[in-house]
Amino acid sequence: MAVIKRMPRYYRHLAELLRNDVDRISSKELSGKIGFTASQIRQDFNNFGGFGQQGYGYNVRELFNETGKILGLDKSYKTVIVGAGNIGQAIANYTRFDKFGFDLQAIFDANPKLIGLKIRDVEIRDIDTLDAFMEENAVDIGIICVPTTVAQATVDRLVKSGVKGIWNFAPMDITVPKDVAMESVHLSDSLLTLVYLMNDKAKEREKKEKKSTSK
Amino acid sequence: MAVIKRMPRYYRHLAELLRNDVDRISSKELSGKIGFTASQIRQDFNNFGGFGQQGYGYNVRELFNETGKILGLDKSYKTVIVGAGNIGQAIANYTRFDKFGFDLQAIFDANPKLIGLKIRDVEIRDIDTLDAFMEENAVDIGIICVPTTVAQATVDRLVKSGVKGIWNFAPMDITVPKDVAMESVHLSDSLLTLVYLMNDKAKEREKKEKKSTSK
DNA sequence: TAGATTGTTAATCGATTAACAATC
DNA sequence: TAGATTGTTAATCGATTAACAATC
Repeated sequence: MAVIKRMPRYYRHLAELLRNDVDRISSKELSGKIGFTASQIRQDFNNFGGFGQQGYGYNVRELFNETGKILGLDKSYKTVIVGAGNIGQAIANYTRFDKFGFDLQAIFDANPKLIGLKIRDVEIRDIDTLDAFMEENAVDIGIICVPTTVAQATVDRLVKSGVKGIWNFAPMDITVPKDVAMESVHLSDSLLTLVYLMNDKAKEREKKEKKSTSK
Repeated sequence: MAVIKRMPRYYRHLAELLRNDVDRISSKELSGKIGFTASQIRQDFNNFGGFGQQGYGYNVRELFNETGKILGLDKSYKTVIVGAGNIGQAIANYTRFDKFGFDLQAIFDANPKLIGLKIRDVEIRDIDTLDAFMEENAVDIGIICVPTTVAQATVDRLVKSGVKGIWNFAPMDITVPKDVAMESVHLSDSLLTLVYLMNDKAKEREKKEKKSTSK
């Protein structure tokens, strides 16, 4: 699990190397760029098969492609967003995901003012039509942008409709059957972590100042 | 670090217990609710001092307050958002953070169409006025919602202005001086992780099916 | 006092790093 | 062949879990 959390970061950096026309890289060079140790980089990629060559390093394009395959980016995925509030709209507008092969099929909301509107050619539909829509369309991923109170119920509905992945933005811990994948983006958890780190660093600063004053 | 990543989750669950008028809880009960082992829960809180009582458990309100203090939520924080695109707007509209004590002072953007508009009473200002604004206002946290190309430069500007925390939404690895705290929300990394997990589970399913067919 | 549950130490597990032989 | 760098094994480190004495 620790390994796979690093894969998207490899993918990002390899994409950048590719854009810069770098065509080979050693684990040591990559380490300097990405911040993981060279040893860890070699270890990581070896989990999935040896993509390097002794005395040479790694071919950037090959490593990029393999990393994409490992992540599952050789396929495309149909998605729906449930909840067209702040976050739902932001995700719907975010074009970056299209390039990865994510294909937004529909957006659902309960608010009559939003129903019928389009975000980048994708219609916002009545939440009541969700189950019917899911029956007719093979959707892979459900993106949960609804309020906390209805988040679990929405997930249950989507799972029942055959979705195989849940991307959750509701600030709560969601439960899914064990054959369904789930990833949460807990914005407030991230912000609270930041604040903790800020205070931690502030304490360190104070300590240092005390030391230098007492000397 | 592993511990502090769990603190926001404790905080969230304790807040919920409080809302439900639960006033005491044992590590074992909390374990059932939150998913960490009872042993880990006791270990975690003991890092910050013993908040429990043998034979009784933990007082929910006390534990909630202490967790808040540990996270630094006994103070309030002035923030600015730089970049009023999809994500910037979504964060600006998100009221949840206000309650934690985060106080949005201003939003900055380069787009003349956006400058002058208000999101929840907070004005979108010209990015050119950023440095001047920062000089006059003691801002604690900078929220980076600008395009990747200008993300690092924006961070550098904010850090120079005395910001002590960076909350980064740009899909790249940002560098800050070591006395500044940084937390990134990498949306695409999260989505790629989800896809990996989906494929992993699909493989497991296939294996099982093969097994049951061959039997 | 007896029962419950913490705080804390020790044991285990997993992940990271170091080392080096294999080999391009 | 010599130099470079991987793949892989072994050593280290840190985090989690188990166990239990302390104590409310």
